[in-house]
Amino acid sequence: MKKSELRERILEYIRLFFDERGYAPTVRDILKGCDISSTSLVQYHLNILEKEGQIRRDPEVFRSIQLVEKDILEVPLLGTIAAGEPIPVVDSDTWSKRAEAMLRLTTDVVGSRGDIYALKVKGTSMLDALINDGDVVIMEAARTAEDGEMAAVWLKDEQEVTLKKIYREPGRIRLQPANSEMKAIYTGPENIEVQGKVVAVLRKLGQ
Amino acid sequence: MKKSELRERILEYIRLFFDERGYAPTVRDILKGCDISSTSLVQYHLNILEKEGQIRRDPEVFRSIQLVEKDILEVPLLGTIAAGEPIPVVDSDTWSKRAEAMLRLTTDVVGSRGDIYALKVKGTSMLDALINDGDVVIMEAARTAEDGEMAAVWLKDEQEVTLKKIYREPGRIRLQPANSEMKAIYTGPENIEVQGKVVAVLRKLGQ
DNA sequence: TGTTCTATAGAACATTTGTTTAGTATAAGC
DNA sequence: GCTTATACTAAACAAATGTTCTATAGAACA
Repeated sequence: MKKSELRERILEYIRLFFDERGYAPTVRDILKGCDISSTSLVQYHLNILEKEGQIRRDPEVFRSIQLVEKDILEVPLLGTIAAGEPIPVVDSDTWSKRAEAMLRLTTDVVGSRGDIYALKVKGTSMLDALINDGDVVIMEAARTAEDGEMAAVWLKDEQEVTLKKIYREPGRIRLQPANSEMKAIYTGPENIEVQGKVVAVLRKLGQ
Repeated sequence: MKKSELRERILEYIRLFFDERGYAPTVRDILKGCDISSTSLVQYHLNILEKEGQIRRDPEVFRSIQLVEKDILEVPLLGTIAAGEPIPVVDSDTWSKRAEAMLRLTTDVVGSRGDIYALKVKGTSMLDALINDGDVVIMEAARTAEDGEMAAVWLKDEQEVTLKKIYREPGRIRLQPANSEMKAIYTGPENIEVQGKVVAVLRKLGQ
């Protein structure tokens, strides 16, 4: 994917045009906007941009240029999370089907990873993670977590989910609450099951 | 704004079309999509929808129909909030100028009110509001708050900001932490100054 | 009963706009 | 020096599409 000064300019122009007007520019808009003197030169570069995967177009459809950007993600709200219940199992089927609602969130909130879902917190059992009844946790599907990552951990003996930072220590696992004033919990590696990583916490107040 | 079954259908069709294809339908797309038999009937209803303020179009521009919806808001991150400092004063000048960054957030997160800004929390003084160091609070500019609303309150004597639910009681003000396990604070009405309402709390983990 | 408003149909018009074809200039590769 | 790839020009075609004009039918209204 070599860069060409003009091609970059065209891309930027499309972005600006869309931001300002809410719809895509035509070939001739780009021509004027970028001081190009031939429509076929615009086509030429648009074809390359399309091959590079930077834009998408529908043939013969006017103003159908789209920047290929994943800016808003539709995040399915898949259920609730509460101390006494494992969190819902997430597979590709559950994904769109069983969603109670779709949250539209920007990558500013969730970053740009895949397999994201949301759970509504039921009860106050997660106050030590600074998470309140009614908060929404944004999760990433995962069966493991790196040291220091905040994860939803199922404690087998206790039959409980908890949201904690996970640290592997010799012979045991340390589960550290987000609230630094609270004490860590220790348990055996065989007693835990990571059910997902916490990507973000969202609390909406009022209204 | 009377409703017409067909007009509602057209509006819904535009929404769906845009969702699926990423650009607006033409008059003739709507014609086919809504089983209408004349382009001028489509125009007729589009004109009404435009007068009603439901859509916007640029004359003679193909595929320029846009739904008038405020779906994404650009929320300025205006600074930090910490126990010992009043929160930044927000006026129309500060707004876009002094913004350290712009958060693009959906109305799913912030609702659809005006004068929204964001502050990054510094320190752990707001743990009792279940708000951690590094969290982002989304604020609505306000000098007053209704009973029960979560607000940023400046305590004059203590020279401190705190985020609490505010309740007026005879002769005093009750400031209730979000964490129901914590005790309320009481102070005189003359000792507090509401500096804004808390609209949402956002915690991003990892990455 | 005549008038006005809303909803609809059909057709024709004039642009706007994606696409194509043919060709030139320049630098790189061999 | 010949070939090839890249960057670009010019002109024209055909389709897609916004717009407009005329006309009809029923409901509401006075």
